[in-house]
Amino acid sequence: MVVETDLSDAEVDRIFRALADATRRDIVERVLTGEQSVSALADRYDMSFAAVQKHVAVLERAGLVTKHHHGRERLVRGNPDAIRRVQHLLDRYERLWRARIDALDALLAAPLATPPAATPAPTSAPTPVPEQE
Amino acid sequence: MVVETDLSDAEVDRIFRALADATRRDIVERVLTGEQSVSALADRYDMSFAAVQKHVAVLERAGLVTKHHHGRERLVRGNPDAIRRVQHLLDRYERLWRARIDALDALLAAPLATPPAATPAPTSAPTPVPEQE
DNA sequence: AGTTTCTACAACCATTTGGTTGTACGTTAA
DNA sequence: TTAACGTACAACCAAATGGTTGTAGAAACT
Repeated sequence: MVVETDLSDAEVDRIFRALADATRRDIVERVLTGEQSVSALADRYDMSFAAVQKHVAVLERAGLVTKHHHGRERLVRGNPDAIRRVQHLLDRYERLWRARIDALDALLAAPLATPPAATPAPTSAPTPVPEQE
Repeated sequence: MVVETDLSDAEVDRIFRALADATRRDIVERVLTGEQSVSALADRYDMSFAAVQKHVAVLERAGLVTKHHHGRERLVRGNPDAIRRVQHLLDRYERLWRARIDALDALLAAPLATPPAATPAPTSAPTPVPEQE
């Protein structure tokens, strides 16, 4: 079962938007290495607790992190699935580009002999990890 | 020949920000398949020419596309290098996550010597499916 | 010539973003 | 019980976004 859930445009928007901030990317790195409380995260950055709280909320809405209760703390944990989804998206872009290059190569190779790859083989994509669910 | 140029935070910001819009992602797809003029792109979307022009400018500032002259037209072409750079970034995130899973696995593999409660590992995460590599 | 096409850019507007401070509430510790 | 800690949330503000219209220049087509 491919996780390649066809993400809606809005979901992809939220994911990329969430990653478009250095503080948030740093938070993602930290909570992928190990979960941390919001206040522990806030201590790391030169901004108010509320600001960090908002950043975590943006990441949570994008599905990049999850929060769960632990006493009076909220532990933040990274969600690797979302990251893989973005990778799949980018893989798709790269395949599109390769197809274009292949087409150009075919044009250049065509005039004399038969094109080396008349079949529209999509450049044998890296096979996006058929992880089951 | 690894391009792996270290991107500054601001550059990564611009790249993710540029991808955080469905219209811009669509433009990237189109110009990766084949270069197109700005007006040809603008015809595709239900917005003004100037709006599409701005989107292209955002992509250009992020390095995701390049523009070059062709008569009175400006042809927009996708830049696969930038896409690979983002993939490298995401690869790094995924490696970080894997390192964390490996550490948890190591803890679980040595259950007799050290009691699991002795470690400060909080709430022993449900181990999100350690698909082997 | 004159006109159309493609592009650039400024000015403007509504909404969102990223930050702040302040208040309130549940949980832990004295 | 009281105090301290960790969090949530509202209100506010400056700046950036994403759209618009309008004006203007350069290239191509009568």
